[in-house]
Amino acid sequence: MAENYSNGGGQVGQSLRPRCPAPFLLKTYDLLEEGGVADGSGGKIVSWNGDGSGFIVWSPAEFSDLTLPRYFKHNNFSSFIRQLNTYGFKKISSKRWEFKHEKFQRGCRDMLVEITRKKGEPSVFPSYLKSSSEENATTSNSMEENNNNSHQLLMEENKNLKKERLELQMQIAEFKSLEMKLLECLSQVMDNHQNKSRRQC
Amino acid sequence: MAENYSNGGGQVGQSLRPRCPAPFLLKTYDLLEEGGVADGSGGKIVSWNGDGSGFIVWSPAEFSDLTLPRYFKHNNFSSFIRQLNTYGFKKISSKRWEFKHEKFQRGCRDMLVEITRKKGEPSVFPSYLKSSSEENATTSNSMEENNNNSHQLLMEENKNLKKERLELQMQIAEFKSLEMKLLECLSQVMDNHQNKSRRQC
DNA sequence: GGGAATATTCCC
DNA sequence: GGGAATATTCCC
Repeated sequence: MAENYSNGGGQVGQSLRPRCPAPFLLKTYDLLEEGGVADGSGGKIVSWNGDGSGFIVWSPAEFSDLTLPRYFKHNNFSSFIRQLNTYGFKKISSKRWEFKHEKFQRGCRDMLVEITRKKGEPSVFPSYLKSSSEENATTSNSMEENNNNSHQLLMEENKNLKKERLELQMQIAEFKSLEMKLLECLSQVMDNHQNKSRRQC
Repeated sequence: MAENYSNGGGQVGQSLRPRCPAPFLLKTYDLLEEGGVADGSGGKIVSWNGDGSGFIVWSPAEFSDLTLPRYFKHNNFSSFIRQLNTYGFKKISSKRWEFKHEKFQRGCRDMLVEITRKKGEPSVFPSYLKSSSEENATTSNSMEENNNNSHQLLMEENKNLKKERLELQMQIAEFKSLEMKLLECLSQVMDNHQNKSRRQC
């Protein structure tokens, strides 16, 4: 299963431009590039449209059953559509499943990074309460910066230690279960052995 | 694949008591009831604890690989833990993966409906503006003091983590040597066994 | 442990 | 098509 579509990480919750397109976009792009993939009888399941400005799902049923689960954690056509809508794609034909997004074009995988989710602003709070977050640390003096820096490092180390701890704990759990199995195995072999010896007498 | 854990529907977004427990809770309950399910060699992977007031994941590795994907759309132990935390479960042993929730008890599937997600109130302030420790508004007027304090705490935590790591590593070393001994013992017993059998012929 | 982003589901 | 809940991931 293709699960190498992580977002690269590093800037969760920031409003900076991400280095990587959303996994959903990459997967959708790639499943189109995978291209020729055909159903059992040679017909295309999904493909770019003529000029590569959009794509067409020729067979939603096969697309759901065969294509979706290879890229996503589901096989529901509606969930796929929901994602398309979330990212601002438009259905451009009432006759067939054809979708477009200005920044989603054949040959332009690099442009995907321009596509963003339509975020349903929590809307409870007026936007002026949201700080823009960039450009607010511009004038810290050196000591603060220093503090901040070592603080940063400590947090980093801390985080890594916790990750390591989890891994070690899991290793230990495995050892415990392995030990149990070995002991059982041993006792079985010995039982077996004893039985045979007894039969010999 | 068991996908019959829909929430019954009808009241999305309402704050009324739902008729059905969250799918996550039902699945977790059911995978425990499925009960006896064992790994390849008869050891339990996961089970209720002694009095049914909580449950224990005996083998995180097998639990992730074998159990999780049969109930969820993933095989990550951490995602499972994340959900437990979301629903307010507590890890009640530092020595093993044992979790409890007041309303999650053996034989009380009906009580699951009482368990709700902790909803992260859509707080007005971005999280990075929140200071990490509780009760820091007391009187630490100077921000420096505050900095110092959290720095202190971080260092303390760091130290403890390293100590813990050492202990875990030592435990692992012991397990390794134990494993070796067991394997040797096993092979000896089997050799011995085989010799006798041969002499018999 | 938990905040927050993305993914999936469910419903209007 | 989209709002909103739950699920999964990623990060602190």
